[in-house]
Formats: sequence, C-alpha cells, structure tokens
Amino acid sequence: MTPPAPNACGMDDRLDTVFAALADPTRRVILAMLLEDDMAVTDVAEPFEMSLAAISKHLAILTRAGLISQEKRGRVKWCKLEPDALRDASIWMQGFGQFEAVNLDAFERFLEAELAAEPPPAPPP
Amino acid sequence: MTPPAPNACGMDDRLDTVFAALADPTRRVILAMLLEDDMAVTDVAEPFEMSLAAISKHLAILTRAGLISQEKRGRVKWCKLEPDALRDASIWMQGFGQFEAVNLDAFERFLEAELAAEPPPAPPP
DNA sequence: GCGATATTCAACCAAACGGTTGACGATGAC
DNA sequence: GTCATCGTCAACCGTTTGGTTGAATATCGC
Repeated sequence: MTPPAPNACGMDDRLDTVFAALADPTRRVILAMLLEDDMAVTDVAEPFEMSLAAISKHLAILTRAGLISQEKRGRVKWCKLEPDALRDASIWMQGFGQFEAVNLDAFERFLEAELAAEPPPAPPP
Repeated sequence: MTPPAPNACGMDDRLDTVFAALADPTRRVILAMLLEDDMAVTDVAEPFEMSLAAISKHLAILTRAGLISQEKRGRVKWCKLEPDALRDASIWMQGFGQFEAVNLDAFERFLEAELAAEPPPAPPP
C-alpha cells in the first residue's frame, strides 16, 4: 500500500498540539472559563488547587496550540480565547483529514443541497 | 469563584481519552484508513514503518477511546471505525461557537455517494 | 527607592507515552 | 501433528507530561 500521506498540508503538527491541548481536563475547564470573559493568569488559577506555575504552564500549552492568546498589559497578562483554532480540528473530524479540500468543498455543497431539500431534523436537545 | 465543575456528567474522562487518542498522527492516519474499510491489524500496520506491536498498542488506545472496535474472526482481528465516539468531542467543541457539530450521518451519505460515483482503489479484501 | 503583586524560570520528580525486541498463545493450512 | 501466520504480552528504553518548589523578573502603589 502507498504510504498513508500523514501530513498532506502541514496541518498535522497543528492538530497534534490542538488535540493534545484539549486532552487535559484542567485545560478544557480553562477554555470554558475564558469563554465567558478574558481573564488574568492569577484569576484563571484561582479556582484550581494547583500552583500558579502549573497553571502558567497549561496556559503556555494552550497558547502554543493557538487556542488562546496572551497579551501583557502592565503587570497582568490577559488570556483570551481564540476559538478559531478549533476550526481545523473540527474540519478534520468531519473529514478525517484524508479527504482533501476538494472533497470538503464537495461535502459542503452536499450539505447545502441536503439542507435545501429537507427541513433540518431539529438536533437532539 | 466557585470550583469550575470539572466533570459535570462523567463525560470528562471520555473526552480525555478521545482527545488524547486523536493527538497522535499515526492514530489519526489509522482512523482515516478505517474510514474507507474495516481492516485486519496486520493490514493496518503494513504501510507504517514501525513494529506490529506498536500498531497494536495504538489500536488498543483507539479502542479504549471508543473510536474503533475490534472483533476477532478466526485468527484475524478486524478493526472497525466507530465514528460515534467523535460525537461527544464534537459537541464539546461546538460549545465554543461558530462551527457545527460533526454531521456524521450526512458525511456517511456523502461518502457513499462519492464511492458510488468513482471506482474505489480496491482496498485489500 | 521599597514593598507588594503578577508571572515566569529552573531544577527536580514520578508517571505516562511511544517505541523496540523477543517470547508466547491461538488459529489456519497442509 | 507440524509449521507458518496473526496478534498480544512483558520487559525495557528514552522522552514527554504534569506537577512541585524556590528564585528571579517586571510592574504597580506609595
């Protein structure tokens, strides 16, 4: 069999870091907290029972994955959710990456056609 | 602040294992291979440049995450994609905004339509 | 300048990960 | 029965991960 083209467009490393970042419950909770509002590092750490340094490391991992951005204003560093970084991962999950952009476009057209045809079945509550 | 309810419904451990499983490029390629067809462990391993035992471990991780199932028929163990396991992860990601949850049903119909259109490259029987 | 606050850095630790090799238990072919 | 094939297990190895602590670096308020 042909080698399974593991990194067709360089997106693979990105997916590595994004999925790895999402694999930790602390980091997922942090993302959920940032969904409500931007927060300073100290405030992010406050509800957790671990050291500030540990939270700082988690935030660095989230930043490297592109899932948040950090901006220092004065002596406090503000953390901001960057939900766009989830998009690639979401797209991968739809197509498992191996169906190149061409097919994804086709899939989108397919979805549009479907939505035009049927009334959508009201997603589960 | 209130403790950030890290595991509201017990889905958290599930998400841990699913995202961790997806964080490895080898495993993502395996999932993509299984998207085309069920495969025996040996056939899954064939295109990779690592030992069969390593692939066996990867498959065990994917199985523990619920992303595939394995059924032994005779002396060959068949691996089958279980895309439903992606649903929880997708729903979690959906909480972060603008992307839709994976529409697996639509994606499967799309794949069937595509496979009916083109002659497939004949995966191993 | 001085002390308090905010954050990271550095060194360390235990545990998990991703890989190897070799032995092993099933199963199928003959 | 014998032999090859399929797949896992067990032990090992180096690296990464998730956490700790304590020192260091900015920055703010005074």
